[in-house]
Amino acid sequence: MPILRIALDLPLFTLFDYTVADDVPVVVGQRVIVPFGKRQLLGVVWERGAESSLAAGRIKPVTAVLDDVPPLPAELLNLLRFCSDYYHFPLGQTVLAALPARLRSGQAVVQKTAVFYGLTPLGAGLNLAEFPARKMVQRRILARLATGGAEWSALKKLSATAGGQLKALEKLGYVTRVAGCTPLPPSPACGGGEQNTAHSFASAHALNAEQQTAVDAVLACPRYGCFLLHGITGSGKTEVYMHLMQAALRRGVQVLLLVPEINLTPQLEQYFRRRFAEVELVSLHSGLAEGARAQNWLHAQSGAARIVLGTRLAVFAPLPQLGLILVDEEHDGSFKQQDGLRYSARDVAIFRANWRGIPIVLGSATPSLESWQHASTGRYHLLSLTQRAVAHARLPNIGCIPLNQTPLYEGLSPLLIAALEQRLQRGEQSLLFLNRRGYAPVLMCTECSWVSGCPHCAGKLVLHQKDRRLRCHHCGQQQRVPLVCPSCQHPELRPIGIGTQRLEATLQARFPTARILRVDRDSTRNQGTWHAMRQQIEQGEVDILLGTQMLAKGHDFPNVTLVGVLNPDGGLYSADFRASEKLFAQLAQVAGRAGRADKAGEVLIQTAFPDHPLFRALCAHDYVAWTKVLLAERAQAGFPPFVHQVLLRAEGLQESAVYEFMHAARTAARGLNMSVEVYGVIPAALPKRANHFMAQLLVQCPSRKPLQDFIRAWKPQLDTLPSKGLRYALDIDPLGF
DNA sequence: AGCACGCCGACT
DNA sequence: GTCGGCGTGCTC
Repeated sequence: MPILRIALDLPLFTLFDYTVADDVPVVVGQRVIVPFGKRQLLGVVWERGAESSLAAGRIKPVTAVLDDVPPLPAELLNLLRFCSDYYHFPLGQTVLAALPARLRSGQAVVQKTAVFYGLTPLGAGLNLAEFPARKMVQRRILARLATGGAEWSALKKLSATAGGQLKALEKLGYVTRVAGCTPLPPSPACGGGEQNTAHSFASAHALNAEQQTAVDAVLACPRYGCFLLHGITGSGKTEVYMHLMQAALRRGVQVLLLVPEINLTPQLEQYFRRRFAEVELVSLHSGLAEGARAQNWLHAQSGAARIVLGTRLAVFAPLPQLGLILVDEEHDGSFKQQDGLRYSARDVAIFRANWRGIPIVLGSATPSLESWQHASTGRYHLLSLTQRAVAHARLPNIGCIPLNQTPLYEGLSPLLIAALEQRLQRGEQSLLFLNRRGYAPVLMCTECSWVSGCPHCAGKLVLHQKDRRLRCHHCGQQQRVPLVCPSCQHPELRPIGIGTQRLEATLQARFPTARILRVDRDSTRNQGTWHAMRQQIEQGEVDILLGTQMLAKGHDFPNVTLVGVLNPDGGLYSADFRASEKLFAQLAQVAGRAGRADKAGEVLIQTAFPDHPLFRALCAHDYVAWTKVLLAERAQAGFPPFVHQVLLRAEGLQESAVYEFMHAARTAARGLNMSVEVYGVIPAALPKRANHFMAQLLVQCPSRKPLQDFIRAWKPQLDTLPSKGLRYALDIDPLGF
């Protein structure tokens, strides 16, 4: 009887052997149900063999072989094995984590095929202007289909009665069902201008010379190649993606587009859908309902979906005809998973492209230092977009307002207040960026030194004035604001520092007639609120917008002509060596929100360090100068990208147990006497969170290979150390500290 | 991870 | 005398 080696969702690095009857057709990559102890588990067939090293009597037969969906393709299994090895995470857990939850449960999955509609020649010949005006829904459907084929799910959104009306149009012979996965006819080599065929993907915009050069460079690459597309905000990176995607679709290959957080940018999906209306596009992200996620995943696997747009988890989508990968905002930290399989979707994508022999494009206005370094050593190909592609758009004027020279009014400098006033008079919008939600970050007694510390964390309780509560942003702990100091009973407690709520109140008091909107996690808690707010902003119903980084990511507010940045200095001299890199990217991004329409934008940054190289570079729009500063710093300190790192993290209820474990781990690491640098055990950035103490230990090495060898020797030792009451994990290429 | 077995404290 | 604490150990 054949032996199947199964990957199971267990924290173990071993595969488990099972027998299967000779006549049961089962292949590698197929899902199976197997008995495991008392339970029945779902696993994935990893290998098929004739014998096992185990005594025959101990091997159980598989319970069931699932064939509701096709087996996982070899390429995906290979990618998962790489991830398991590289991130030192159990294979079975890696494999199962990559599947949509539906496929992880034994419940059968029914695969639905997308139903596509398109115009018949008769329908295409219709003159919509002459179409009866009263048949609103039919008109809308026809207008939509005139821009290309569309999926039923998209059409039904046009109206509640779209179903019936579509049937009516079908009966009239104007509309017909079309196959969803029509491969596009190959077109003659690009470069000779756009063709206006039936498949010309509506509205292909003309490219400027730089964009064209970038597109040509990628198209000229027939094998693996990693391209770093560095383009300032508004330089038209998206347009480059569009052209590359178009060319890829013409070649009949699938495209994977990874974005940081799709939930924050739903309009991006609409944009791509509209532009590539002829082909099936699916999205993959955690915001999807499980059913939809599984369906989209299966459409990717079947090849029906030609474009997959998704967040980091989409890097594990099965894509049999994958021919191009795009990673937008490649510097963004959300590509790194921070628990479980701690992978970097950007890095996994690069590995995948390499393995598959296809080009990959990493796009950013502020590339990560790692990618930039690779581009300068020639490992990646640098493609630069230096001009604003959008007609008559100008770069914003960025300037610093030095603090400690002028008195502040509740955190606002007179200059910033004057600038706000001016926009109000001109009827233009302003945006204030303050990366701190709540009213004040801490409450303090004016008499003794009591501050509102969280009883469960190392952090402070944040004052939320509206509901008169103190909240911990780390563990969720909340309590009423005390009336007197809990320590000395003094009645005066003072809010220290400024959060978005306080800023909102200040602005309201200072500009009583202005329409002010606060955007942060608290104000957008309810489903759809953020969407409604965006519409308010777009329709000019808001004068002053203020909020946290939610405002910085991906949204364009064309009428904003002033961006004020309130408290950025924390990122300048942080314990995390990547904080200033992140700050620059963040500020460049908010700055890009200003003046994207034909109005010039102004960015004012309130800082106590106006001469800091970060601000100098930012004001000069000089990312390259900034990277030089950073690279010099990192080289000097011996930090990435000049070394590779692994971080051991441990946490537990008992502080002493955590540190004993970590010190033992450190001793073991030193004892291995390998050519890696082992640092000391230090508390995590937040040393205590929800009553758990957290510590970490950094190990680094200039090259990957010795570091991986070290981990392979170290990991088994860690597993033998006493670790009762604590959890630990290895983080390869860690981001946050 | 579960879920066993396995030895020591307070209960009908 | 038993119920149950969670400390090791195994699961193909």
